Amino acid sequence: MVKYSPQKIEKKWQKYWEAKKFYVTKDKVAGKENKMLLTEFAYPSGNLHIGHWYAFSLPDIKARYLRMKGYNVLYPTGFDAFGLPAENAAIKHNIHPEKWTKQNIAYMTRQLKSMGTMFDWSRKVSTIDPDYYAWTQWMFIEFYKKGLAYRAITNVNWCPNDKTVLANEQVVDGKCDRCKSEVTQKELAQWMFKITEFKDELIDGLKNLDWQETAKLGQINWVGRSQGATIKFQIPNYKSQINPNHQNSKSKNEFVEVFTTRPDTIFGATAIVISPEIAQKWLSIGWQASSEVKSYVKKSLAKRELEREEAKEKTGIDAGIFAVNPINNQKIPVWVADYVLGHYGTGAVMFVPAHDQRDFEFAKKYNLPVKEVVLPEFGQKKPNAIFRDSVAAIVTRSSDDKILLVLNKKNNEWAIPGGGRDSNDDDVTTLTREVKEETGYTDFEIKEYLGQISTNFFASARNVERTKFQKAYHVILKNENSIPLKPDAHEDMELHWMNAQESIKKLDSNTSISYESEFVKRFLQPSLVCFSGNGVLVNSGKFDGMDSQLAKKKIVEELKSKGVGNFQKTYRLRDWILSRQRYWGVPIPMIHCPACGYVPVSQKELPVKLPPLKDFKPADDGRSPLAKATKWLNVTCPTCKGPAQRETDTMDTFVDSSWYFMRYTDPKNKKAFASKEKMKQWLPVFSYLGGAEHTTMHLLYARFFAKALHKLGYVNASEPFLNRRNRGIILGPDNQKMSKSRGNVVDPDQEVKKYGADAVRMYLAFMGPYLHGGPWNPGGITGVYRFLNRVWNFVHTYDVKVKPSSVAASALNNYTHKIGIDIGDLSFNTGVSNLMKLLNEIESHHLSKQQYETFLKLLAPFAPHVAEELWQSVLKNKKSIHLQTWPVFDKTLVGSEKLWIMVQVNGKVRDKLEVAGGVSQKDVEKMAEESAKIKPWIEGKQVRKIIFVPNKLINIVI
RNA sequence: GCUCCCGUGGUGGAAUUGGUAUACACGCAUGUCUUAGGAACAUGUCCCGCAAGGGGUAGAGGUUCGAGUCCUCUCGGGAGCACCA
Repeated sequence: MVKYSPQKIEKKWQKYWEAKKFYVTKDKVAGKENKMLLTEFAYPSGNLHIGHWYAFSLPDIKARYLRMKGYNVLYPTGFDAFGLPAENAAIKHNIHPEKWTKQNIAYMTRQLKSMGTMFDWSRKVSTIDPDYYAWTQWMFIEFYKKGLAYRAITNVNWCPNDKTVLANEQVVDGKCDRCKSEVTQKELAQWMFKITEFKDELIDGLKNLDWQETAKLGQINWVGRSQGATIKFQIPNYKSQINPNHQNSKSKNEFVEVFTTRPDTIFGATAIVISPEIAQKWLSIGWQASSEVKSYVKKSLAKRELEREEAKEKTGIDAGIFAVNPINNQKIPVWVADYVLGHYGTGAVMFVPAHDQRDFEFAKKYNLPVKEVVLPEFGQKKPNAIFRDSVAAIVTRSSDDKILLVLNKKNNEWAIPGGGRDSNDDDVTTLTREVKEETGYTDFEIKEYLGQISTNFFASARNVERTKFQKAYHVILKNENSIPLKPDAHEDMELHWMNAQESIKKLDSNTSISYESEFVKRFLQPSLVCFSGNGVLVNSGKFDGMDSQLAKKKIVEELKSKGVGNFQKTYRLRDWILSRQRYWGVPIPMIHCPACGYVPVSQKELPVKLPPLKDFKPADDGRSPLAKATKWLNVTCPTCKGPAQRETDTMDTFVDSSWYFMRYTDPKNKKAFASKEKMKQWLPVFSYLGGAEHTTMHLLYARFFAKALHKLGYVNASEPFLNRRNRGIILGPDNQKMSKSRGNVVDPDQEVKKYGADAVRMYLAFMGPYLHGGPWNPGGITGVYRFLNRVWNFVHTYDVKVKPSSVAASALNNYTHKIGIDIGDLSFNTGVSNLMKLLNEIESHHLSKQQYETFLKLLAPFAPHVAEELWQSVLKNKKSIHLQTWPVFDKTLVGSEKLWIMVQVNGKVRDKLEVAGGVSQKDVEKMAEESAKIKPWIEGKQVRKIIFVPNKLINIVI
């Protein structure tokens, strides 16, 4: 027998498969359903790393499996070849980006082929191919014609190192996604895609997709839809104060408009806060603000350009003007503050410190009034409840900071001191009286206000349902001087000092619940005094007693009837800035004419080819390198035929990758980016496997493209990816991210040299769940290498004369089922372990030819080379194993097998019984009762209940 | 700070979705064979106990005949968002 040496067989079969064109996928095969299994195409960085193997060779297992299951499977690949690294490498090594990129593509193609995947190379797509980017440009012009691409001056993210604009999605923690340098802000005219056109569809379309929740959530958060209202606050004397030149007094500019998600808190608005951007706008139309205000605005805008500091201390200044709250006509001051953002909502907010954390902090800092209008509500409100208004105290003593609780010995209930208000007494009077009465202490000081809550409960002493509004204060005991308690009312009361945690436990242990632990929590964490949840309204005129949800609606309706408010949704998502001031990208196919403005290149003249440039380095002035290609630059205007110039910016590479999967369906088409017919055959993509880092960029952009092209009538699917899974990341042996500087990089080529591609694929499959990833264990691969050796030796025991083994027949049948499910679920790790279990069970038996064949078919998706070798050279088959169908699982074989039934007594396993499948409860009961191991447990005891799970267990409860 | 996910042997990880916890591997130990190799094979490998048995899935409680799995809290780790009104 020859020794298993993968190096000798793998190249041979790769060549064989390529020569026989096994993996060239037809668009249509009679009787077979099409499925496109998609993985994110690679950036040609120059070298394949282990992550590429994980990304491509594991989905290949599923692609091969589906193929064997009878589907017409397209498993395509290509290269996402434009982009910055090529330029940077080119500058570093003094080589042209195009040459560098093409060399890498050639090298990586060879590496990719060494994986033994069923990639259909005949459909390879490369974004730098003019036949490809002609269509990228064509789409841009289509979008431009329909208003989905436009040019605008905006504040952009500028990377000073890469010298180009970045999309919001490409800025991470204020740093460039690629080079990690600090991103600055710049005003520039840029080309944009109107992705906000689809803001609702981008959220709502997710509903019916089979994606991981985390990926859906990432998209939802990114679009950031919030439901709320816009409300106009009138500014009296607007004309004289803000805009002296303003003629039309009825204009909406007499107002400052705010956006809020909490219109129910409008009675609690104690100011209006506008962003520095709005203030700047007002100044530009004639607002005569104080010099302090002017300098504040200037300073905070400058600060924004320098990007957010680490110190996020909120600052602001009183603007010196007033606005009128439309709900109650109250005059409130207007402030300017940097924590209000110019680009979100209306750029102004109503200031409700009692119910917004940020406003609360700001109010504390600048000592602004806090007005509570929504109380948290505990317990269920009863219609017949009797109302009670009360005040309570968290009493502490300075000696040890312990808290005073009162124990009612009659009913064993704990409380903090306090009680009901008499007629018109104020908080201080009530609190002073109650604390004295209940504790006897006389010298104390009322400190901080801890807020008010509403509680609903049954007062058993009085036998009534009660709704209690309760205000609490922190009270510090100065000394322990006390007077005797009134014997009649308080003889059952006992005072206890304890720490805060203990007191929370005691208060929560009450049976008739009082919810007073809430005040202890607020005392411990003062930020909780600001209640930002929903609750019951107070101090809100006719809306008092309403719950927040209803009040939101009613209040906006009221404002709407006055013409000063409306329901409104606001989004975090902003349009996609696609201009890049770099060389190595797709030229934006526009011509700028001094007379006609921007005019698109005729779609017949596409592609606008990237001009060959020797000096492609970016300039500091923000002008794209393409401006240096003078011959290319100067053209005649398509409209007026006058002299004009081409747009010199190139497109963000995310544009290229937003539609590559459509091109796979029809990669050679010269008349369209893909024919409708072929897209219909393959789209939407059956399953898309890729990296988690693309959740908020690539996936969002690709969905935008699909939706836009669908809207324009070119694509059948408005959602491109039905199923999406983010795979995990392979870490170094030290459980850290692989990096050259750490020296923990695993080189796949080296591993292939040692163990072969089959072992590398199989080990990656075996090491853990595909969606988790994990550390590469150098010893781990020897496990699957040993397994493949055993498989090799096992199949070599084949002898024509041997009859089928019954043990193997049953095992093969079972594992056919299990392994199929594993692959379908991307549970490659259990798939491999099931193959190992199967071999453990059948290894010592001799099998018939057909049984060996079945075994190899189960192995084929995981280890395509060794399976093919054994299939053809040992079992002497002429037709490739990769043209075979998956073994058929025979259900009827399963039920008749012997199996173990667990016998439990009171849920504890005491014995197990070997029985035939499908055995009845009665029989099992009898066997269990007769069992010597069970008898001692149940003897002389009353059996209360028997639980029987067919073919699994019986539980005798005594 | 908010949201989501995750804590199982020395290690990677299984557990048919509420029904034998630690499958399958790695590693380790002992042994066999062998002209030392990055072998192969056999046996063992959660803890206490001679055993019967008991304990055990980060910790504490709960629901259930039965909990790694469901619920509540605490601790620890990771990811995303982060002045988004």
